[in-house]
Amino acid sequence: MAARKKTSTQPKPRYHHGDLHRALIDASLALISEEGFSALTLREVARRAGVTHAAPYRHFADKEALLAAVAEEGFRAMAAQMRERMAPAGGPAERLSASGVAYVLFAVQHPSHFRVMFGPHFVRPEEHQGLSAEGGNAFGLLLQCLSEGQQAGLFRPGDTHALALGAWSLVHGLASLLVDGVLGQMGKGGMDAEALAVSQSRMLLEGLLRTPQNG
Amino acid sequence: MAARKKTSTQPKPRYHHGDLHRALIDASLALISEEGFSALTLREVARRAGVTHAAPYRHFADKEALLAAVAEEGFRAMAAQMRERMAPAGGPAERLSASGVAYVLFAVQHPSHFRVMFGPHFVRPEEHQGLSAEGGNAFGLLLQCLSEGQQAGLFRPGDTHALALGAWSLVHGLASLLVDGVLGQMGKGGMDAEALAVSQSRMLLEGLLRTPQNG
DNA sequence: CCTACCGATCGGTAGG
DNA sequence: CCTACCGATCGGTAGG
Repeated sequence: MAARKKTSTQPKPRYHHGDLHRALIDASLALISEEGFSALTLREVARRAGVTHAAPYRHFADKEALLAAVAEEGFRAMAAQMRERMAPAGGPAERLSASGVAYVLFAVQHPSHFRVMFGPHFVRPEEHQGLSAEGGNAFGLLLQCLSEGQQAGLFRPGDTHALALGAWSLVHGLASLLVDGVLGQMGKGGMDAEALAVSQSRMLLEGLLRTPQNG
Repeated sequence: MAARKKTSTQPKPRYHHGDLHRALIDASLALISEEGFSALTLREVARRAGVTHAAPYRHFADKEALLAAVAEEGFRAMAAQMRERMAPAGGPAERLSASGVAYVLFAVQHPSHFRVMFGPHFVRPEEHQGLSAEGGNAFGLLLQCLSEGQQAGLFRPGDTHALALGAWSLVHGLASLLVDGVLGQMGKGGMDAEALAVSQSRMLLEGLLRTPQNG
């Protein structure tokens, strides 16, 4: 009955990878988006990458190190997307709006990255060097833009960091609500997310109160 | 050697509870805040409540049902805190600010509740009736306040839901950044959180652009 | 609400 | 990068 067992071996594709490091990150992202964060285990990541569960330890000390790599990549990509979108914009107000739209769009287009970047996954975030560095870069884009606007007399004077926190809070809140599905199916995939982000950026600039310029 | 084993039994306090339901919710919150979300298992919750791991199933169908109860309670408490803080406030602008401050303070004072309320824990959020209902109540407070302000000619005209989304995004973003520790130790425990929320509410009302009333 | 049990999975390591 | 193994934990259920 079991005579032919060894004979009918199916090769079971094992990747003696070119780049297992990369494959593990990709597998993590796919796993999170398909089965949620709680399904993320090193063993399942290894399975998806086509290696044994001991292999990932050659590349990452533990799960946290893997997540840190994902988060760092996320911050880098987000900052790039912000720069790209800010470049063609005219004045500080347009640049600010562009940065916010880029932030929200990145989140809805890369929800797994976004969750890893801002979830409470790291015991000591400061220990993952690249992480804080890349995060600081993105925040720096915002700061610079606001500072320019203040110097031009376009934005209100005062503590630039306070303005930055406001702008960040707004786009981060919108992004979070969208990514976590709190707004229902609104903006899934980014169809409406851009319109929402544009309209909210305008509100941040002009304020909620009725003024001469506000209708 | 093992002769006295049975004799030295320590009673091991078992609660034949008055209210195990309540105790399980409290144990969940304590567990999340002490060891993080990934430590939340039904077995550990039962352990902390002093019962066997089979007991919780008498009160909750599964982990998701337990989380839904926590989230529902959170929305109810948050709405209550908003109402309380809005009541003594004067006009719509003050009431809006008060609601935002209450939102942020609730989050930093009850981070475990906040995480359960907005985390991606529910496969079908709409199946947990009380959840959407309580969430809707809180959002209703915001909507009503904005609507009153528009009718009084104080807030800019237009889609009230769009204004509400902006206000919500701002406070939700600030709350999330604080709760997830992204801002460092700033506002831990709520010392500075109130000041931040007040200042950001003002920015939302008056806008970022320089105008006659802005400095 | 408890005891006793099931199959399954996990993180991690030894040793090659 | 793999095989083989460790102790530990989990969700869930039967049966009382």
